Amino acid sequence: MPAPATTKPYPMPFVRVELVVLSVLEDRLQVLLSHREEAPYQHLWGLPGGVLRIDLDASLEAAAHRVARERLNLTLPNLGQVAAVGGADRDPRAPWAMSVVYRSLVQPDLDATPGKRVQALSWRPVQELDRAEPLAFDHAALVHQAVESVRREIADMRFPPGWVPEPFTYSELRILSEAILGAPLDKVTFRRRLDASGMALPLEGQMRGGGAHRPAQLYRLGEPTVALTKANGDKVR
Amino acid sequence: MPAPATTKPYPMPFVRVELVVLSVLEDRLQVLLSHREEAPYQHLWGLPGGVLRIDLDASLEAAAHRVARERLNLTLPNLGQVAAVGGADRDPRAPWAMSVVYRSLVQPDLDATPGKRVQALSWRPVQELDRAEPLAFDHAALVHQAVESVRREIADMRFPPGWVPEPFTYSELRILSEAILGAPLDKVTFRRRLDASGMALPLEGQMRGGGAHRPAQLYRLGEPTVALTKANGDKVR
DNA sequence: TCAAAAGTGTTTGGGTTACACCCATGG
DNA sequence: CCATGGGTGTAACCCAAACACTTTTGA
Repeated sequence: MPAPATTKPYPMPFVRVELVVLSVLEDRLQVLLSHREEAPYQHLWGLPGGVLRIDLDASLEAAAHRVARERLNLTLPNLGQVAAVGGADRDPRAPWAMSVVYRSLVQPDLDATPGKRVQALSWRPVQELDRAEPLAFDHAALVHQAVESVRREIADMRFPPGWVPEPFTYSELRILSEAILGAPLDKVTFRRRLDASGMALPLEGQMRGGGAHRPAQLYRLGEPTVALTKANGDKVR
Repeated sequence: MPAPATTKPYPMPFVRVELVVLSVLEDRLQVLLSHREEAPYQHLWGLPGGVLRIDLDASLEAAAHRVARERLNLTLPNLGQVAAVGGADRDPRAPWAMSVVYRSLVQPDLDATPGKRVQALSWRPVQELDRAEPLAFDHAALVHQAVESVRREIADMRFPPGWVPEPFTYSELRILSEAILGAPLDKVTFRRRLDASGMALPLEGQMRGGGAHRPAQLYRLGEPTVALTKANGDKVR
């Protein structure tokens, strides 16, 4: 029986993983950017990322986790793939470069610190990306794609585990959602949709009284007990 | 000023493009498969695909188009990226292999003929993929992902251009949609949603009379005049 | 007592679903 | 005239949205 021929006579592209780390800070959806000290796009901001290492990474997702660990010194929750992009003129360092883009929604208190080959990290509101100086490479477009996918998720009330600081009140969760969607949500509708989903489990006897207000019930996330009826793509209309 | 260093000391993965070509034949959603004559997975069926050629392909999508041309002898309409997968044990021919998956919804009369390195092509109902013999590699999972994305599209009434044979009647379009979704659709609701969208433009005076029935109005696709109100993810609820 | 946020009841409106019914045609 | 699929009218129903209102707390 002939051994499986390793037919790989073709040059392979330069493959990277880029991270779109999103969080709500100061009531706005922001993205974590890394300052570029070297060419290309020197002195601009871009997404943290790194080269795929086939000797270290068991899978694409594992590569994303490794890059997060190396560059940001942390483990990202709810990592999800956004897309893969690639072309001949994406990166002047290689004749042909592709990037697999992952995104993560994190809590605002996430403690990202500059790791290997990273000098500075900074949060930047996604709404301001189009203004001011551009991002390196095609990273602005990648951020937009990631934001779109996150907005769909939140609009459908599929809250990524590890994102919501638990326990939480309905108002806290709604305000976070509003920041991500960039639009106000109806207080009553939000409450009733969340109630109907069965995803929020009340913590008996536990309330949060912040100021001169009526204290609010605290909740933690559970599994949805009923299928969401709308906008989740599951139900056939 | 130092020239941008081509820092690529790392071995790169084996990168392929796989095609999930879907169509409705015999009232069922089917996928176009290619018979494997060689190892690995010899004698099994798998997705048509090919190696990314950085000397030939300007982008990932261009690579998908080239592969379609070479393997299937045709130009695929409404090509869309599904996902990228990759890992160390995906393909015995290489130590680390990744695939970028594209999908296309085509008309049933599509004339795909076996091209380079393809011996036989065959349509297979997606519902039967789990039964009978398995597909090569992780291709069954890739088909499922592609089907999911197509179902979302059709459920939201975003009909890919070039998919619907024009002109068409509402019933024809509904029956195609039902085959893709794998579930019956309400006749009246389908008509009214399509009316409301303004996407279907009536062809004045043109009807189709098939049998002993009242002839049906013929339509062609246009641009949606009003934003779809539900399930399209655009509107914030 | 007042302000402010939490939480509930009710109504309205838009879209889906279901059902009844008419229309047009060939057999 | 009858079976069959095309197409319309009407009512029920579900859910989001808007509004009013009560509750609970600290100042």
